[in-house]
Parts: sequence; structure tokens; C-alpha cells
Amino acid sequence: MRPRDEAKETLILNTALRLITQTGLAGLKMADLAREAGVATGTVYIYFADKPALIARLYTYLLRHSLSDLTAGILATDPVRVQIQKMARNYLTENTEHPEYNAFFEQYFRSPFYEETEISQAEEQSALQPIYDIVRRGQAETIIKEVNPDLLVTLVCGMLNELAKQVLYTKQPISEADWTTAFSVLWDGIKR
Amino acid sequence: MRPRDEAKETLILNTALRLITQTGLAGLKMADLAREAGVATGTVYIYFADKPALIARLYTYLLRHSLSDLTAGILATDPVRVQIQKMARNYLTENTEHPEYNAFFEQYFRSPFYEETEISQAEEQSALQPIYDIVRRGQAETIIKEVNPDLLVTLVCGMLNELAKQVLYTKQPISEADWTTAFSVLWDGIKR
Amino acid sequence: MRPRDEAKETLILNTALRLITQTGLAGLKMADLAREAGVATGTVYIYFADKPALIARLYTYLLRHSLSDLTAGILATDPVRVQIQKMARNYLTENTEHPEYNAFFEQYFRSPFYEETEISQAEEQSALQPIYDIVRRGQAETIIKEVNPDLLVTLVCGMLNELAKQVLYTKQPISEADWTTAFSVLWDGIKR
Amino acid sequence: MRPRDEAKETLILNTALRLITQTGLAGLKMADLAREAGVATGTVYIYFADKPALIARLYTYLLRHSLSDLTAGILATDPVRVQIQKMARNYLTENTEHPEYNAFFEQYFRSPFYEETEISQAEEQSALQPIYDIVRRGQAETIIKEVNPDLLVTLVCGMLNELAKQVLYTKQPISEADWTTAFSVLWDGIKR
DNA sequence: AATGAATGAGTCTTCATTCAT
DNA sequence: AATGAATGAAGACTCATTCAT
Repeated sequence: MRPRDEAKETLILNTALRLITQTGLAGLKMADLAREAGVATGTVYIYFADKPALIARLYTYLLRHSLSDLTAGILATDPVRVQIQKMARNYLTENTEHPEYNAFFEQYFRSPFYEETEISQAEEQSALQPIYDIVRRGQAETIIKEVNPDLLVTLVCGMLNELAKQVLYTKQPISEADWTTAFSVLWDGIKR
Repeated sequence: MRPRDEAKETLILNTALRLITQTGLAGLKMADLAREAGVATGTVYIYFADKPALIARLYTYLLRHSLSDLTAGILATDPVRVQIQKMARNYLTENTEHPEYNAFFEQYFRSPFYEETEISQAEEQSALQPIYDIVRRGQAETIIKEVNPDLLVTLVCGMLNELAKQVLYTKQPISEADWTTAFSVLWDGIKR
Repeated sequence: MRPRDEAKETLILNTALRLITQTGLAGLKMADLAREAGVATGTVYIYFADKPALIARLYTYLLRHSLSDLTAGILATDPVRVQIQKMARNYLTENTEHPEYNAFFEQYFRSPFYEETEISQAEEQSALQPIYDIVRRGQAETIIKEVNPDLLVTLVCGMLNELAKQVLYTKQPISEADWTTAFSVLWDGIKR
Repeated sequence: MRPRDEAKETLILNTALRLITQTGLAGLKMADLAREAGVATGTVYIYFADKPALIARLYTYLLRHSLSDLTAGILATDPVRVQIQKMARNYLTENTEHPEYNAFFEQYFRSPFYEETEISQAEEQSALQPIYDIVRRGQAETIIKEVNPDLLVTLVCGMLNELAKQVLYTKQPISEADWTTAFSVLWDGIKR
């Protein structure tokens, strides 16, 4: 017998993401997905129980991959300000280079698929953990405002998300000058 | 022969908006819409050629009706900081009390319906005009950072949008303490 | 608007029965049914929620029609023996002339559709009521064995069902001589 | 190279019979059958060309194995009445304890699988031979009605089949009192 | 011979749109 | 203009059968 191809699940998920980016979550058709992935329709149903299950799996899959290298290039010896700057830049880069991820998330939360599934909030939380860690460290060092970390993370992510959207719409990479400005707004906003 | 009922068109649009907020743009079914609006299915097709036309009409309709009260309560004599605080609060309230608007827009841009429409960006821009006006005044008074206003508006709107989402997801109105904190981040970020 | 055609439901049920007789319950396809009934596929779903609902409805429909004229030609003044003979003959005729009914029932009870549905036993019982009535009268007149009526009805129906099957398989109507014999076995079996 | 495993074929047939009893002939899925039998899907196709072949094989298999013990416990010295009573009891027991047989046969004849098969009626007839033998003896001894034996056997089997069904549906074994009653109806029906 | 992943034709069901009233 | 029954193309999912290992 043919061994169950572990890579095929990933192949299907990536193909799904690509199609969703092109045609929207609502436009995803199982037959298209199968054809694009180079498998038969039935094969998709070997790996995923049904369409909602596929979408839910795609969600957790992207969650794990989207924010995975948020800490890239950050040194433990970096001062808090530098760490936050690097991480913010990573976050922006991630969102700019993989706009599909956010595009999917936004659609998913508004879709009929969202309510149906039981997905651990924990997973979602853990992805943002590195951000919380630095915020806490900054507060401990009395560098960052001593307020609810959830609120700070919300505001900072909001700025970066909107910035990423802007980059996407204008289709122009952000200039170094603009990035410097943006980070100064971010940092002045959260520092003590 | 009764004339084409203007109020009925509005009724259908408002019903559509409500349903889209509940079930998503993709989940909107013409039969549901008709039933909820209290008319027959065929009647919807008297006022709108087809589903894409309905959605496009809803888009322009909302564009004209959203963000309308951004300047409410603002006095010309208020100092810049107060004006911005009031306007930010208005913006947040608007987004929190009328989440349908953003919910619709977010979905619309990602949907297959978007490609089909020919609508001027200009209209959208004008809604944000009061924000630009105050930013420029603040810069003239050397109170706000002397940088690209687009960037500032982007970052500020990003913060407020994310905050509004938070309010919606937790279904808890924002506390005064949190609002004070949020505005301090916003203001410290943009002030000179 | 077109008024909802009351006869269409019956048309679909009768068409379904015909197709099931030809191809078996498992062979019934909704598209075939629609085509044969001369309506669109979707129309079937206006009158019946789904396939199981259609089958369940067909069951109660046939139940009501199958044993409806069991008492045809029976006079209140007939003696018990004559009443039973007439009713037995009616029952046999019914089963012979409408073999589809029994064919459907037999398949229905064994099918995956059966378990799913909630159908009142009461309905089923009431169809056999005329038989029970006569049995009770016969017992009251001390003409029929004083035993559990359920058992008597079971045995008598068993004889007649098998006889009907025989008629169907041989495709020969039962001779008067055979009927006389059959009824003598039936009557001698239940009489005191 | 292992030889074609005779026991495995029987295992598959018995598993098929069990599943058909539970879910109906139409509900039998080859994948379920394989799993329940503890073999791979493909293995089933080594022993049987396809689903119709499997069903046809099951039919002849059951024909040979059912109704086997109809004469168990019957002594040549028993009077006709006792022989018939014992045989009727055997028949009832057989049908009650092996409802799968009748369940399968009833469905098989109605199914699309039936048309395809070429099987001699003769084989079926021979199983009922012992019943015919006793009936003839009873008629020779002028104890049983001097009528067409086919008709008598039909009626008697009809009673017993219906009784067996009753037992199955109520899931209660028949009481001795009920059996006595049932046999009295049977015997009074056929005796001179 | 045995395995079970893969296949894809075949079904059920939905829903935007039409049309007779 | 209004109605809602009817339409049928389109899409999700199943399952008998094949085939690479």
C-alpha cells in the first residue's frame, strides 16, 4: 500500500490558503482545491472530515506559522527598546510579506465557519507570548508604562496592522524614514 | 400603481447590513434577506438587479452614512489635545456602536463582489478629512510631530480600530481607566 | 404568484412509490424522482425537507391509504364469520392489487431511514383497528377463541400476507377453490 | 505465498450478513465491511469480484446454511401432530434465532442485486422438503385436510414468519402459553 | 496475498434568479 | 409593484473500486 503522505496535508492547506487569497474564503470550492493541489476530490476528505474542519485546521496551522519568527535576530543582551523595535519590525515584515495570513484571519472571524468550531484560545495566546514577555520586562525595568499589558499589546498591534495594510494598498515597501517615524510614535506611546 | 417605494429600498439595505453582521457577507441569502425585511423574494429583485448590485449599493450607502459624527461635541475653542481626545473618542464610539460598518467593509474588500465595483476612493477619503484637519492644526501649533500626516492618521486609526475590535470581542464597554490609558499612549505617541 | 399546488405533494409521493417499486428504496434518486414527476429538483425540496423526510411522509401516506377500504362491502348485519371472510378477502385483494405498498413497507423497516424517524405507532395501530373490532365481537359472541387478540391478528395477517406473495410470484390470481380452502384453514384456526 | 484463505471468505460473508442485519442491504459499505471483518478494503476484492458478486455469493451461502435443522428432535415414531408441532417450533426458533437469514432474503429479492443473479429455485425448494413430507403423510393418514399441499405450507409458513417477526420487533421471546395458542390455531386450521 | 491511500463518478442539497399570478 | 412557488446550475460529500507498495 501507499504510505499516508504526511506532506499531503500541508500541501492541501497551502493550496487552500492560496485559493482563499485569490477568491476569498467564501469562494473556496473543494473541487477547485483538489484540482489545484493535484489530488482527487475524495483525497481531501481523507485528510479533513469536511470543509469546516479544513478551515479550522488551516486556522491553527497559520496561527502557528504566522508569528513563529517574531523573535528572529533578537539578542537577550539587547536593551528593551531595541528588542521591541526588532520585534515590531519582524511583526510588520511578517504581515507585509504574508498578507494572506491576515487576509485569512479577518475573513475567518467573520465567516459562518468561525462559530462552529472549538479552538483553544490558548493557542492564539501563546503565539503572542513573546510580545507579552518583553512588555513585562520593560515594565519591570520601569521603562514601559505600568498599565494593563493587554491594552498595550492591543494598541501596538493595531498600529502595526494598519501600517501593514497601508503598505499593501500602496504596494510600496515602507521607507526607512517612515519606519523610524512610526516606531517613534509607537515607542513614545508606550514608554514611561 | 404605487410608485417605487424609497423607504423599502432603505429597509432592505438595513436588513442586509444586519444579516451580514450576524452571518457574514458570504452567509447572506436572498431568501433570508427578503423574509427578515418582510417582503417577498421577488420584491428584492425589483429594487436591485441582483446580489452584486445590492452589495455595491450597500457599500455606497454605508460610505455616505458612516463616520458622520466625528466632530460632534468639538468646540473650535478647544485646544488641540482636547479636540483630538474628543474626536478619538467619537471614532471609537462610532466603531463600537456601529460595528456593522467595519464588519461590512472588511468583508467587502476581500470578497468577489469588490472587483466588480467602480467606486471612487475620493468619497472614502473625505470622511477622514476632519482628522487630517486637526493633525495639520496641531503641527502648525508645533504640538504634534512634524511628520507625514498620512502616517500619523494611519497609526492612530490602527490603535482605535484594534481597540474597537477588542471591545466587540469581549462584549465589555471600555472602562474610563482603560480609555485614559489608551489615549495617553495615543497622545504621547503623536505629540512633540 | 403561483399558488402552492396541493396536488404536487401527492404527485411526488406517488411518483416516489412507483420508482421505489421499480428500483428499490435504495435506488431512489432525488433527481430521477423530480424528472419523473415533471418538476425541478429543487421543487421536491419545497415540499419535503430532505430524502428521509420524504420517505417518512410516504410511509404515513401509504399507511393511511393501504388499509382504508378494509371494511368495503361489509354489512353490520353480517354474521361474524361472513364479516371476517369479507375482510380477509379485502385484505388479500388490497395486498395483491397494491403489492407496492407491502414492498415499500418491507424495505422501509429494514432501511437506514427507519431508525431516524419518529412516527406514531398509534397511526399504524389505527389502520388495523377494524380487524381488532371484529375479533373482539367474535370473542364476545363466543365464536372465536378466547385468546390474545394480538396473537390472532398476527397469525391471520401472516397467512394472508404469504398468500398474497404467492399470488404475486406465480402471477396467477387465486382460484375460488383455493380461496375457499385458504379461508377454511383461517377460520378453523381461529374459531372456537 | 499463502493460499487463498477459505476461512477468510466465510469471515467476510458472516460479517456482511451481520452488517446487513444492522444497517440494511443498501447500507452495506465495502469499507465498513472490511473494517468489521478485520481486513483491508482491497482484500475483500481478492475474494469477491465486486459488490454484486459478494451479495450473490452470500445468497447461495445462506440458502445452503439456513433451515438446516428443521427435523431436529423429530422421531419417526412420533404421531403426525407431534411431528408438525416439533417442526413448527424448529422453524420458529430458526427464524427467531437467525433473523439475519430472512432479513437478508427479503431485502435481496427487492434489491437491484437480484435481477443480476442466476440461481435455481430448486435449491430453495429442497429446504422446505421435510415440511411437504409430513403434510403428505398427514394427508395419507386422513388427519390433515385433503387439499393442495402448496397452499397449506404457504399458510403455515406465513403464520410462523409473522410470529417470528413479532418476536423480533418486541424483542421478547414467545411465552409457552402464546406458543400453545399459536399452535392450536395452526393445527385446527390444517387438521381434518 | 494483503494493505489502505487514492480515485472520481455519482448523489444530495442549496440558493440566486425567474415567472405565473 | 408585489408575491412566493418553481427552477436548475453549482457545490459538498460519499463510496465502490483501483493500484502502488
